[in-house]
Amino acid sequence: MSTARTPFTLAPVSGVRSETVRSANLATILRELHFHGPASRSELVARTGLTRSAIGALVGELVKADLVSEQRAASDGSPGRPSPVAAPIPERNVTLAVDVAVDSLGVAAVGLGGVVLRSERIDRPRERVAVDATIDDIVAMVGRIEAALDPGVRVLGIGVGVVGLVNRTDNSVSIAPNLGWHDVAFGDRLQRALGRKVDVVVSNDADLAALAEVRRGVATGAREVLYVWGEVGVGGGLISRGEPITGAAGFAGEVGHVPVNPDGRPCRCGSTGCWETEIGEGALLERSGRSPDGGRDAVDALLADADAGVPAALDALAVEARWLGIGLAGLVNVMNPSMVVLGGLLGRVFPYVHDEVLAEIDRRALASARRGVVVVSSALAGDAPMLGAAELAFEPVLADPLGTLRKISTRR
Amino acid sequence: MSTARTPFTLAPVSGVRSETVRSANLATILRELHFHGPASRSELVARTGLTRSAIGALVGELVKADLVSEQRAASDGSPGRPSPVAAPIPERNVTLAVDVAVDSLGVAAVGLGGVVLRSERIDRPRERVAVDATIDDIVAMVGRIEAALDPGVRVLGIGVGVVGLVNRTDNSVSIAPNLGWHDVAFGDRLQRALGRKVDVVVSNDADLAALAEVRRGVATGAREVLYVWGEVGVGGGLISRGEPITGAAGFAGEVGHVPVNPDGRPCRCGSTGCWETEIGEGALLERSGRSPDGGRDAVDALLADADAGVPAALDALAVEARWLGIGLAGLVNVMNPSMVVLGGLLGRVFPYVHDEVLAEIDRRALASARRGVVVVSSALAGDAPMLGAAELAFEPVLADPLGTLRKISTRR
DNA sequence: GCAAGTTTGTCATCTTCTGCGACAAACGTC
DNA sequence: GACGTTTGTCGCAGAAGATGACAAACTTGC
Repeated sequence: MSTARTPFTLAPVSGVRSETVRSANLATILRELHFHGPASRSELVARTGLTRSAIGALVGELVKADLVSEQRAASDGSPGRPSPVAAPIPERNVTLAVDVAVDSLGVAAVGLGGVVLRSERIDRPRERVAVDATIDDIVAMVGRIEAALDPGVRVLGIGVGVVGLVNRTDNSVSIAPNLGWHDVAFGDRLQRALGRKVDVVVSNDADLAALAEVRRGVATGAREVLYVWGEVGVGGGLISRGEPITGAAGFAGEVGHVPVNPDGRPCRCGSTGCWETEIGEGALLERSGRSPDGGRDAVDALLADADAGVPAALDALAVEARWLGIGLAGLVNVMNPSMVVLGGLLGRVFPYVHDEVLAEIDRRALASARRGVVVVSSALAGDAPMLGAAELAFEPVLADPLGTLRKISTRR
Repeated sequence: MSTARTPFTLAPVSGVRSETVRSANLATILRELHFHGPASRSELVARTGLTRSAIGALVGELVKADLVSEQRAASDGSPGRPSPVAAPIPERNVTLAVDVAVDSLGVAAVGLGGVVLRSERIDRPRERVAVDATIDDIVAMVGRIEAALDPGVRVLGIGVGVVGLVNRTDNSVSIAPNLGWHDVAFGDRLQRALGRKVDVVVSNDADLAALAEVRRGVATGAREVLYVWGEVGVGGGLISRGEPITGAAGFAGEVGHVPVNPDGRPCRCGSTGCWETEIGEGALLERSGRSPDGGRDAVDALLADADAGVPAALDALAVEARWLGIGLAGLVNVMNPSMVVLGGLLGRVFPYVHDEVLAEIDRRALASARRGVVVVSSALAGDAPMLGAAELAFEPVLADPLGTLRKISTRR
């Protein structure tokens, strides 16, 4: 019947039925509780615009599904019948978050509402970074974490952050130079190793850190955010309209490989003059007269020198500031964010070079795009990718609570 | 049936009621007809997943609202009762599109479905670029265009594209260097001059060209698109998830001012080594030994030389290609688009340097992000911004057909 | 300690909108 | 011209939120 048409659909072509309404309203309430914490029914009425009866029925359904509990409000002194407070139940609804970093491995159980219930992080030597060893370690850690959780707990999803380029369409790792991984179907393999039917979603760790900052960090509530994370390599996450920009296959946000100095030094990606070659840990250390692979200890020493006013350290930081500003200016012109968040090494360095970075941005970014941009260091330290992974794993439940629960329970 | 998967919506805190469902379904049908052209009721049933009765009622309402007409289908030889074909009524539902370019002014009436019903473009001398003169000219052109339209026509919205930085939050032009404008409340002033209560929406012309390419040009249906438009200046439009990225205040997409050569030549924006200084018309002409402000004629001559194999022209194009590739590689790493569209001068030059540009992208973009990226020249030539402006103006009607019509008719 | 005022949960009923199924209309085929 | 197929139409059912009346639970004031 259908004459061949564009396989693409411009608008989300899908009819809406009554049950869609229910699902959307349940999702709205659960999101509200997950992101803004416990709220009384009357607060929910005010925030959603729904009526008392509708809220009553909706919250009732969430309670019945064991996602939410209702308790009498602590009297706050105002007149009128007290409104029961609805709160997410973290102990019974968790996601497992995994962070595959360069030299460590983290696993956490995060409860609905964003509470970290248990977490564990292990350093790992070079010989444990292979895919199989990583999966074995994760399985062991997950086992320990789960053993410590409440018996009635449900795992709603598993989110994984990996230092590398992740294909979001199939949860595979395309390439992770720091791990030596290449085209690994990591999501599928981990899911099989865990023996679960719960979905495993994999994403780039910088993207997840950005998500975490927007959900629960310094950028909470901001809708247009540029997150740049730098250590040895430099990555980033872009948030637009409050949601991550993934790009066609999930590779968006690789800001570390924007050419800022096309005749500069070679980058391990094969190009030359990538931003990463100018602001990465190696460049910073080298400029201060240190070995480029001195690691975290060398950075600590450098910053201590800067505190002490050692000229070599200050000079190195000044150059770092210039290149940091140059790259940020370009990205500000491209994205017009309301906030720029710097994580990792960059977040540590930024307080030392605050003025110089902003000056460089002023010099190079268009006044209109630059106006109102706030630049800050990350607030979430090293756990940001893990928190982001948990949020990613919560997403299906938040989008369609009862439908997702049904799917999980039937599949197990 | 498949509820549109909308990941990551941070609580659009608003309850959904029954009437929202009707509005959403009307919007879905109208979008379908506007973007994919006439469709039989049974086709609409198949595409939306709604039932025959629902489609019947919904289309009936659109017909009653004079947005859509129904006609007997031309018999196509298949058995069964023929399904009436619903089609948008362009003659009765139009938006006015205005394009404020550097040396010309365009106005068009675009009918529902995207048909250009009337259009007019005037060249204008330097002394007519002032704001008042521009508004006077637009008002006169709109008068002429409207006089030629059907009597029963409704103007559903007015969209304006301006060569300059436009603040989308208040429809003002922050700065338009080519016009000498600075902080002009252009939307408000034009609306007053036109004496209309219909909303006037203003946007950057490159952003609108990008929108046009995604809606009705080479990128139709693509969801992640990078559009780069270059003449004297270089601008761009970013499309993610099928929709434009505006940034915090509407200034996103200023790719022309990404620093690609920080120690390069000064840019009129005050920075140095902006991409624009390397790939703009001026740089291209200068490298070929011509005056940097030779304009379109000089570019024609340059391309003719290239056709003839003149070394100076070929060399200039090779350098242009290199810098074009460098900048695109960076943006591909940042956005991971599925398609890159080049417009204006860049669209004309690209066929000459296709291989060199792609080679430079291969050299500098990460293989993962680069894979599957198609680079093409724009298909819509000079009218792209105007088509985009029309689409922008249609948006409210497409999002809530009856509600917007009601608003328009009561305010007039 | 009790009445009044205020706020909010609950319940029955109404409204809106879509799904479902039966029937009829309009087409092609044999 | 009978038959099969496809599709519009119409009545009815089901789902979900709105409305409004009433009751419950709290504070305040005396």
